[in-house]
Amino acid sequence: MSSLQLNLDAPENDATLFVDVALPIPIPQLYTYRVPAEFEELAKTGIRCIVQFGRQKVVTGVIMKVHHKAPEIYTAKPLLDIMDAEPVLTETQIKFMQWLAKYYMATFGEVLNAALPSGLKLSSESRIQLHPDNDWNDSDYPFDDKELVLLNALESNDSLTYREAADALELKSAYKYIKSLVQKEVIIIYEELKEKYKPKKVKKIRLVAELTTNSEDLEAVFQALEKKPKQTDILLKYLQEVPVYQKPELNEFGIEKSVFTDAGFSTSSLNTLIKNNILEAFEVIVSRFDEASSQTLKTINLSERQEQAKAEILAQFEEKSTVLLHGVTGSGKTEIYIQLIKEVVDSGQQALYLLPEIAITAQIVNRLKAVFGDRMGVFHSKFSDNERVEVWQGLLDGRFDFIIGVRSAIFLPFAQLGLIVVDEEHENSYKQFDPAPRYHARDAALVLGHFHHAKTILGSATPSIESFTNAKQDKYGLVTIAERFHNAGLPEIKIADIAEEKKKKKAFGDFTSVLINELREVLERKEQAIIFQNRRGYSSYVNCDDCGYIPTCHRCDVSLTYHQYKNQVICHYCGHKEVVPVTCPACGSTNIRTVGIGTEKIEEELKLLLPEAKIQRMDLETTRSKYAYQNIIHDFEKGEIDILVGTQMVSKGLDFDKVSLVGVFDIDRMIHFPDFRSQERTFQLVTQVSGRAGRREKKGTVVIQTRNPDLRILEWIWAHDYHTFYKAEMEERNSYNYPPFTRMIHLLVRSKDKQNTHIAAGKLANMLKEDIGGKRVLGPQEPIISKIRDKYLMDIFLKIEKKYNIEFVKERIENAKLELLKDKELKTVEIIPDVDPS
DNA sequence: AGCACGCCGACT
DNA sequence: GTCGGCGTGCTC
Repeated sequence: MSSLQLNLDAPENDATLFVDVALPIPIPQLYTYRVPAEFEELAKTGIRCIVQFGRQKVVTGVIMKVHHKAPEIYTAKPLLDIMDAEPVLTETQIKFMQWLAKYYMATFGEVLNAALPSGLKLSSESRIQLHPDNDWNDSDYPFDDKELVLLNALESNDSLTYREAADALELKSAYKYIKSLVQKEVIIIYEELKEKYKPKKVKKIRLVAELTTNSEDLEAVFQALEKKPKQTDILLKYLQEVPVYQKPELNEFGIEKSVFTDAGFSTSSLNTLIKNNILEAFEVIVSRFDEASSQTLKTINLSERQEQAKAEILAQFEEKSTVLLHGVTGSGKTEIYIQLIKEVVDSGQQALYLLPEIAITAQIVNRLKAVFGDRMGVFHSKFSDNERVEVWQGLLDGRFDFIIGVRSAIFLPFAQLGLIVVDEEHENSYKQFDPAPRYHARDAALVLGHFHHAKTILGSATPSIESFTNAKQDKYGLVTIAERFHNAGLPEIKIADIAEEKKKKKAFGDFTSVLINELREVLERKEQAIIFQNRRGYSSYVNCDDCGYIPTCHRCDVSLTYHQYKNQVICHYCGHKEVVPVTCPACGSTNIRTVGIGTEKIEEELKLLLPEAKIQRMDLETTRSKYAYQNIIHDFEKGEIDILVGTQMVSKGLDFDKVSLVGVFDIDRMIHFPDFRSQERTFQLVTQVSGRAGRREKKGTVVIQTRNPDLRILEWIWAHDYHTFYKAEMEERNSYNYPPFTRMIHLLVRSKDKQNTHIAAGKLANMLKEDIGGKRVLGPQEPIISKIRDKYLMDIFLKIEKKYNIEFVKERIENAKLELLKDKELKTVEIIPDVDPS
């Protein structure tokens, strides 16, 4: 930090260089720092630098602009260091991130935070240590007990963090004493910088170079080791692995140390050989990803229909930059993508293949790996941060030209994208909810494609209403594949009325006789079934049979969800957990019952109904660990599971030849979810799970359990009729002014004080009504869940016609936020905009 | 977002 | 009186 003092005093003149730096912090502006002379050559846009921000913090920022304009109202601090020789952010990337921040009403810092893997961010932690020049034992100042405890703790530890200091004192905060000791000049505070990314290193062993040049020296070594059999064995093992006599040049690469340890050689004899200058140890940095390198790569052959679809896509690309590929489940879209991606990559451009998180399975990754080998990078949230940094750097180095990844992969540093594929484009997991930036990766990918002059394919069996509309309006090209691969027929769908069956006492608990009979047949035929229930936990809640009491969360406006495996009720919003009460806290009754059905309960009921079946549950709970998901899939594939019970997870990207039945539970709850997209979602989800039934020549069966068998949507699902569904849905959307006829912006108003939340929401809505017209502003209204984590919520929805200036609306929202800030009472109320909510 | 500073209630 | 609560302002 001493150089910091020097630099601060250095004079500024016209030639002094400044940089505007973006920090991964949700503040809107850039900050200007002075570039010390030694860094002038290195300061470039897109390069990371270390700066001091505030009195203590040291953070990584990214240089956005280099200039000579000295700030007028303050003296710029100098930047402390430059971290990269080459930019980690490309110019296109920066432009894209700026667009994204503006469109989704987020700050650039928020986007930067979402984009950079945390391994590329540097964090600092304040630590304290004894003053290097002043010994506290000689100090003239008196110290109180707590101060003495701290000083003694520092005598035994070199340094302490603030947290450790507080723990040593058994206090919540040691700040006060730290400050006092700093004043008495017996300790100092310093910042420890942590580079989070650690390259993976492998320890290797080789012969020292001199011994490889002539064999006589090596013979002499063996002579000397005659009485040391263990060392001789190690040396022989090495020569066996690396034939130094024949090919001395191989010695340079050595072999991994683990070759010896795995073979049972002792580390101590190995170390003796190293110590005696016969072998030497060295380290190399390796990739965390398996090098598939020289393996022979597979080529994919397309069926006639696939070839035709591919040709149609290419023809559409002549005129349009985006094509919607509408292909029924099992129509072989993936092979088409692979072919197109391969052509783009072979032509020297890059490709990006986006998939929803739950669809990136080992199955699909291995399939692509077989074609692209180590040119392909995988970007997935289940990977460690180190692995993500390697994908990022691999792209910058040019090692990868094809990335398969989840939504945040749109932020990777592509040099020249030629093709983006957004598979399952209707999936709403492409939309990020929390935290900001609340972006939609499909929509953002289209803009990213535009920046790169790349082509984009949106693929789905059940396109989103928005994308299909764009295709119908000729903004996108449209390619349709109506038949399944290998001519497998579409599954037969049976609608089973659970209410009716319960009345007639035909039902088995929560199962209709229709579903149970189908399941029995599947078991007899030694095939497999999937049961889909879109709710985890055992049942939805617990309920007192006598007084109707339902345990609710004290911090959120929701009832707690019952989870049997720990006999707990859990708040799905804040994570609060409670043990299920034995007696009702309200009336003392012991008649506590569970209401509703979750995956756990289905699993349990099924085990009683079909005791001979092997049943496995797949939901968030059972797939929490890194390989759990893979293991379940593997067992299912091997036929060790007959019936798989699961949430959404079972609906995506799993292709099993032996699945001939899919059961859908509780579809009514999905249909009646209060959201303008609930019909669309139900149609998509049920179609998607249905697609799991029947492969190859076999036709599958789907049983949908419902209380309202007359609903029109069931008829469309039954008939696999996307077009009629689309038409009906469009009429609905049109009459209520919902997207795609309008664009929506959701404003969430939130604060700890209920009254202030309501007042602020009212004022905000009124201001906006004045600015953009009352008919475009809906609300404010209290959401169904009106409190989360002790904060009260209010909703305002804006519906903006397509031709109305949306940028103006955003500007008015920003302005209204500023107006509210002027009111002292309301300035703690948060206003959280969500553009294109889903 | 952190983090320092300041003002306020609950206790050794 | 002290401790720690939280509300508020600022960061080049």
